[in-house]
Amino acid sequence: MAEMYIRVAEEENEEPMEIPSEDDGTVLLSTVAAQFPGACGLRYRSPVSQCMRGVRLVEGVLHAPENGWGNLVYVVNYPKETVLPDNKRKMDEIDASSATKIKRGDQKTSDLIVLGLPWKTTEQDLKDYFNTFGEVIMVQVKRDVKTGNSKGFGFVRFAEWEAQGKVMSQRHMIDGRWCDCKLPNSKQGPDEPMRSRKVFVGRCTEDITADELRQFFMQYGEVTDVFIPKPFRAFAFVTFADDQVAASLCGEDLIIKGVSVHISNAEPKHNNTRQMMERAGRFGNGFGGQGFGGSRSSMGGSSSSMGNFSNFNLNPAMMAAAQAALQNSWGMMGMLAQQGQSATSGTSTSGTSSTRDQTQTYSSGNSNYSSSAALGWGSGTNSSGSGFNSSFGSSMDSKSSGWGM
DNA sequence: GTTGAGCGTT
Repeated sequence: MAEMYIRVAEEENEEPMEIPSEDDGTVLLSTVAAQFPGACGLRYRSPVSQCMRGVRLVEGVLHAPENGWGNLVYVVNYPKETVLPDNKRKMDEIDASSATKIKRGDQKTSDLIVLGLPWKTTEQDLKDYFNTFGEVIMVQVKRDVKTGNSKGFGFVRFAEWEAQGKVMSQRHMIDGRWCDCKLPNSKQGPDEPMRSRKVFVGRCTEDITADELRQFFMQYGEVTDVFIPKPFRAFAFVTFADDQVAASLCGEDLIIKGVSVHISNAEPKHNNTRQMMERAGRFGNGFGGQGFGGSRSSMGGSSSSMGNFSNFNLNPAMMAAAQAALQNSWGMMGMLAQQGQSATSGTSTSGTSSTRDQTQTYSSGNSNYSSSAALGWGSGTNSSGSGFNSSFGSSMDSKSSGWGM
């Protein structure tokens, strides 16, 4: 089928934008979302019934009405509220969330980190590229101070919020490489404990692409990131703009391209000292509940071992020790394990399989302890306890939860 | 084969 365009608008009577179709006459939801970030579907007014009709959406692919797309104007649908599977519907939660969601507050832009830049890319290149999205008010390419070589990432700042949103919602081909633009860690929002916007997608098959995951999950809410480890490891991560969407999917088995994948909560990435410090701090303050021990914690042991820690306080020395210990992948447990054995460092778990096809590589300074110390450790949530968790986090700096992933 | 890469000399 020849290339064609369908007309899409934000509202019925606004000026439409032409959106390209695929060769088979379908339109990808991701194509729509590239122009209308957050879009989750299309509707149109039926010339026959004069009612609004929804456009069929199957796994991220929009299918033309029976008489073709025609010259109608299609109106963008946005997720109005969390899409909960029927068996989880809770009206009170929905009402609460959509009420608070109205605070479309400060639309100030912030720097975006640009990851994956070719070594040769200059600030002028960046500026030229991003200027097509909006007014660029700052670009940087981070370089090694000594050599002047690019570190392969940079920053960009737009004048307009809209430009920033659009840039974050898609990938970018810059000087021959695909690059991602994200909010840098330093600007990452608070993310309350246990309110991750990211889900773990297990049982993925190798033929499911990041793009397909994005298109599939878009139907539940705006997708801000998709991560598939390389080489293939049968899982992926999908991040939504809205934590409630993520939460609503956890536990589900979903069918993608005929494959049953399993959705569960993403555990905190295990390499950020600051995040782990926060968790350690919370733990030290006497909360055994949610700090450690996720649902999959395989550590056996009685929850009574919690008693060992419930009353240590954080003094600077402790913090320093904790920081050192947290450098390794066993975190606090590693620190404790070292009390009993000579910690043999080594066994680099081949952490850096850099996918960069260039000659420079990052040096990962991770040394993992190979200890298999079978420390008894409560499986976490002794949640049945009487209101123990109820005031969780209330006195903590809510800016830092450890779930800001 | 079910838990992720890289984050800013201000």
